Amino acid sequence: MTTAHRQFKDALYEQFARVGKALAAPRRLELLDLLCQGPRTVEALANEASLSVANASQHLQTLRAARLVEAEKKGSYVEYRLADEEVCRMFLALRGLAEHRLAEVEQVSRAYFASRGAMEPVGAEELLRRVKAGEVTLLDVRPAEEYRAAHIAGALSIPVGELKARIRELPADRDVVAYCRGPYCVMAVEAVALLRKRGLRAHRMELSVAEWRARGGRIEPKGAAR
Amino acid sequence: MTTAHRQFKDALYEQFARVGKALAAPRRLELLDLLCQGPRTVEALANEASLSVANASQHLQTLRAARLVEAEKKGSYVEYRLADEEVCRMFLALRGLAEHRLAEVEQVSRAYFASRGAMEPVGAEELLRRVKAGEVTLLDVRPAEEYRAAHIAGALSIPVGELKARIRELPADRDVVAYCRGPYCVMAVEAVALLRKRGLRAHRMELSVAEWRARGGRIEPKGAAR
DNA sequence: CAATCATTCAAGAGAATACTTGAATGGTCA
DNA sequence: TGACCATTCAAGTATTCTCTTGAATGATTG
Repeated sequence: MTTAHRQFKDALYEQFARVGKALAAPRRLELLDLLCQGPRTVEALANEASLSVANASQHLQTLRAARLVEAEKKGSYVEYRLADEEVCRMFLALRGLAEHRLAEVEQVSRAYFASRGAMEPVGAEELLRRVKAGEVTLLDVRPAEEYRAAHIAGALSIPVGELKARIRELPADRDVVAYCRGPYCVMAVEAVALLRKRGLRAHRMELSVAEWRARGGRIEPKGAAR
Repeated sequence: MTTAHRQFKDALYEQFARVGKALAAPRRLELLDLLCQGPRTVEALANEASLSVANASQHLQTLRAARLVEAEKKGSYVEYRLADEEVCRMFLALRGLAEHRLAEVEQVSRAYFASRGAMEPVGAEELLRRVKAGEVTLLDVRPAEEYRAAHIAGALSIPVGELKARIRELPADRDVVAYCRGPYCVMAVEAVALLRKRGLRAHRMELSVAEWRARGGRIEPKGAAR
């Protein structure tokens, strides 16, 4: 009986560890992070994460074996997506724990953002209030495809690469708040730098769509699964 | 610059993966689960998890390297504890994700509990309501030490091993609800079986102290860190 | 001061993992 | 039908993990 008990526990924790193992590789975490922005093909994921296609495919299959992602054939592509929005929350929780417990995370990101001349995002709470009150123009600077998959309700879409050309679409008399994929993404940093150079009052919001949603914010389209 | 960006991402996800790697071994998850019940010495952890002391020590150091646990010298023992209650929540989230996504978890646990003659815990919501309303005697059947570290507010402590001898301490006219370390722990199952054999109306509650707390329930002592 | 005890360290065997390369699969589109 | 394309498979290598064993550490206790 005591033996049966041990076998039971071993079997149980082994199952739990399947999820843990899936989260144990940096590359897979990067893939999950990307998938939090929306579904993607293998090739797209491989490019964004600087992986060989074969390697990306392998990691994706690992994630699929742990049931964290699902694959669906779409034309001649295979589209991967998170199996569940809980997976995105788990990623955010893990990231949060790392941020909270590992001083190295802040060192690394501080060094990088400083080198890119990013200002500290001051007054995050105040910023959030103004966004929620609709006092500012909220700008989504991610690729259009990600905007289409899900974006913060009321946000305007101008991918950072097109911003220079489309800057006139922004009302000149209102402050702009730009967001992208979250605190470690530089797209909004670049966007803000550009907008300021053009004389606009611009700020960066560090939240991703998923984080916004996790805090009870509205997103569009309403049914977006993540 | 694109190279700097890649280096930044690599460094970042590598840090995140430190946490993931710590969660990737079944044994370590078992240790974390135990530590969710309260601080423990290396030897105690090794015994409970059926590990050699050296192996347990090694895993604990891995966990410590990821800053998930902390060690403190206590007399001639070393006491390990969770570094943060967030760690416990992370464990519960991971377990929840596994339960939710991996059918194997339910299969394994159903088989084991069935073999032990455990009844399905029916009416969990109703049970919870009655516990919260104080309509039942709430019984903590874990070892006294764990009760001391933290327990649900108002619970009585009778470790399952002492239950037979101390059964008279329970009011005979009220239902008893027993809990232990959570849904996969059998102590409450055994306690309920014993109590029923003695003619008491007894039920099992599947929540652990940490889960109770996570749902906004009160615990004692108030300052308990987990 | 020596003995004891809990814990950690060190080294080694075996298993699992990550990435690469090149071929195979199984669609789609001309 | 045949060429092409995205993806997966298979095999090989280098690396990293896990667990064991036996010794070392370092504090407490008689």
